[in-house]
Amino acid sequence: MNTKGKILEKSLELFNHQGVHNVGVRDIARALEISPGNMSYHFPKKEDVILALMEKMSEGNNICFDAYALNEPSLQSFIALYEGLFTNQYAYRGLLIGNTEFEEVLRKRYAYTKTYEKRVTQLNNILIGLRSKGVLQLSEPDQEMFLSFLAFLGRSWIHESFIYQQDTSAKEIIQHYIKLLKWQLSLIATEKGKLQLAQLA
Amino acid sequence: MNTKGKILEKSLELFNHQGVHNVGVRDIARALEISPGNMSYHFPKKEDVILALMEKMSEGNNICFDAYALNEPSLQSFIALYEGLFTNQYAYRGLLIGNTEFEEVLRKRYAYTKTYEKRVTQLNNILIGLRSKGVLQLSEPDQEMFLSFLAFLGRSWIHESFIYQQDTSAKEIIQHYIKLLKWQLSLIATEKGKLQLAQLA
DNA sequence: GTCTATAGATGGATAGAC
DNA sequence: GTCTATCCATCTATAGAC
Repeated sequence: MNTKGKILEKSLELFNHQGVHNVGVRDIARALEISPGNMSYHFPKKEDVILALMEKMSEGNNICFDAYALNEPSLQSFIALYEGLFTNQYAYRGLLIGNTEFEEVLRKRYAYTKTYEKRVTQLNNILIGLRSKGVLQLSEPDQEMFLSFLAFLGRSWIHESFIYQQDTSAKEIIQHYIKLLKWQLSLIATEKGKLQLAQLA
Repeated sequence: MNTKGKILEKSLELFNHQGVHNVGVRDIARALEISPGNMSYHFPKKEDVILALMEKMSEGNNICFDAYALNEPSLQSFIALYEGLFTNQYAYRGLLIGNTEFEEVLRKRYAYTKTYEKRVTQLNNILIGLRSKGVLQLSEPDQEMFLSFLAFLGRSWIHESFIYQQDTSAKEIIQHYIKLLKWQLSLIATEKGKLQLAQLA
């Protein structure tokens, strides 16, 4: 792997374990046994590292959505989608947590709002698909509320897990939120949908 | 007001508007037209300011729970409880957002886990009360899941609102999450409970 | 209690040699 | 591309006068 790739890999590792604000350019350089100056050659600013990682995460999310689109809509594949998304987000958890420091930068240089709107649209279409398959029963306003819930869950679970479940394994953490999602689905599932959920357990 | 009180007040104001990590001891001193040295006299470390504010917030939450306990359990007063809690949390939003920097300190000096466990117990009792009033229909596992949802909502809504709804007014933000909570309640309410919810709108 | 002045540490970023 | 050396800004915290 080239130096640029190594920097990204090691940075993420350190960010995840110590938090973005506790990891300086020096720390990354030391961990890779390269010089701080060399870091700056590849990434002139620290925010450039963060930005590159954010984009990698976003690509990972894209892959999950693309994989979902290949199957027939079902609650099983919907849950699988979220397991994929959560696993990917967890891999970048360091960025998603202590990012208030770089929030302004991200707002300027990373298409925050645009990405978010894209995701909401994707999710909305997915819900329409699930309804047309007869596994979810949602009125229009219900669908809007469920979308709010999904948006909230997708953005915030990593925060909660970080603060309140630090000693729990990744797998357990992810399963906790998957369980919450399944429960939510069970409240709005049709009989056919409930059958699909039962097959998951 | 004494200097100590003024420092707390102004600190919170600045934290809320600029984020904890963007507000230095100097900034607070300048805003109050006192010296940085004087700041250190009242609060030897920056974390002492944060800790004092966290405790004030916690007291505010206590007041909300105490007020709830005075009434007969109902979904109306449950919603009122959450409106109170959200309003209080919003007033301290700066602390609840960019706190990864002081997270370790808080973990040591502020009874994070203890406070959290206390809240969960309180909420659990509240749910039992609502069930006994016949407004919620929840099996045991359902109650556990709903408790997970409430815990998640209570801790994470402020994060989401900060990142994704920066240009929205406090009132609108709070109402968004109250709406989400109402919808959740409607999914698990009895007929009697649904009547109570209908009276709210 | 409040001030001024400054210590002391850290971290991002650059200059210039190799 | 990579290094060493260093600049410069920033921030917390302290010392000591008033």
